[in-house]
Amino acid sequence: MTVDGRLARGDRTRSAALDAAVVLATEVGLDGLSLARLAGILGVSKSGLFAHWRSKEALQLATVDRAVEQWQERIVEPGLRAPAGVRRLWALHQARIDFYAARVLPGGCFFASTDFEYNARPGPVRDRLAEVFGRWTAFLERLVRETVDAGELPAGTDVPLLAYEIDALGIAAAMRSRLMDPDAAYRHARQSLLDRLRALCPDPTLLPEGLS
Amino acid sequence: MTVDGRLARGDRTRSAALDAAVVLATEVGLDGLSLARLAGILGVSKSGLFAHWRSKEALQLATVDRAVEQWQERIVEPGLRAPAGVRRLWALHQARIDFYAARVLPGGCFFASTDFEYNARPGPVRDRLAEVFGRWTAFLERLVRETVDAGELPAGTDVPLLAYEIDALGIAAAMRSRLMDPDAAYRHARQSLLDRLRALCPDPTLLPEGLS
DNA sequence: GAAAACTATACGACCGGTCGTGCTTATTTA
DNA sequence: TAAATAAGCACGACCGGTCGTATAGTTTTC
Repeated sequence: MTVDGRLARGDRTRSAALDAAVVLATEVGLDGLSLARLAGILGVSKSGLFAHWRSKEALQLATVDRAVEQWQERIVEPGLRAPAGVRRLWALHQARIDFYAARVLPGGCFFASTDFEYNARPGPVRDRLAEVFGRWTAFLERLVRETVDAGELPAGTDVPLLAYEIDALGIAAAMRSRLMDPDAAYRHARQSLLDRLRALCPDPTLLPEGLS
Repeated sequence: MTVDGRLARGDRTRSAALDAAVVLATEVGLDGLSLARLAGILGVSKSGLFAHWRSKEALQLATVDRAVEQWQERIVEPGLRAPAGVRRLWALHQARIDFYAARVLPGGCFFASTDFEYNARPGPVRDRLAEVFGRWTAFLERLVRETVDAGELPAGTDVPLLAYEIDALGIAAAMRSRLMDPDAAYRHARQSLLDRLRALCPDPTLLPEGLS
């Protein structure tokens, strides 16, 4: 975190500041993120933050990138450890819900919150978010397509549509888990995709039997 | 609206102010909603707004209520005009997507934006949003249950789960329609529910043939 | 003319951002 | 090796601006 009360040189402490920024931004929004408050949390002066990121916007962009890294570590990589195909799709969805359930971020999901926040605000931050979101959906579609090509899903499957459905279930889980019963939200998000995949997948042994 | 002329004039201003507040809040968030900016848009003084709602929080709550009225008019009522059952579920979903597609609100969906915004902020505004959201999901579940009871969906249907899926498709459509290709988002949201309902509904004549 | 609706003005708090200063550290110099 | 110097970093103080809010005064309406 800080060294001798200073923000300190080196990428390590810098990324610690970004970790805190991700948490704070998920809570109060990327725009509501106050440099003064972030500095207070880190035990560092506001000017110190300005020394590293010359503007608030630069800090916001860096925060988005850090959130992408976390998403990569906690969701994409665990998903990719599963064998390709429906099991990988399922593992990815599972990892995403597990990440929400772990309550690493107080507001649920960094990207869901900020994407909605910047829906109608043109600018560099929105562009970055849109790019990240585009990469995410492209990734999802690629996984679905690979699954179809591997014969684990019917050949006529509408790939973008299924990718859309998978993402929609995740988004809804992030929202409902904070506003209503979290366990029900996670259970529904899981069960819904499981039903969908089981209905499509010709090989029933590739997916778990059922959920409690 | 009262019979009294003086109050009538006040109510008009009041209602127009809330309409503008809904638009503005969808754009910049319920928290980012500034009294000064709202006053500027309406061509009135900031103190005038403050005279009507004695605090910003009161204005925020009134804005939420106004957004609920709009939702009722534009989505719930059109949905209820369809005959009960799967056709009503479909009409409701359709009306929701049409509302998004009409771009009445610049940021997509008032409730999706604000719900995420207040995910991690306890207080009266969050409580109101949670209550509204609870009523909405209860309404959805009631429609689904009625459909099951009417025999248009299988008796064993998981009612909360299907309601969750319907709402998830709408939420995702609201988000994607701003960050990515809107038409694709709407098409996916429609097609997905159509597929789902057709797979469940034993009577194929109750739903449209297909979508372009 | 009284009451209601509206406005002008001001206040303190906080915002993002800048600036000059002192401290820490690394490099140079003798 | 020790002193001197140069450079980089973090700090407190401060700037103009905007926020929500309060109060006093003005216009409108009956």
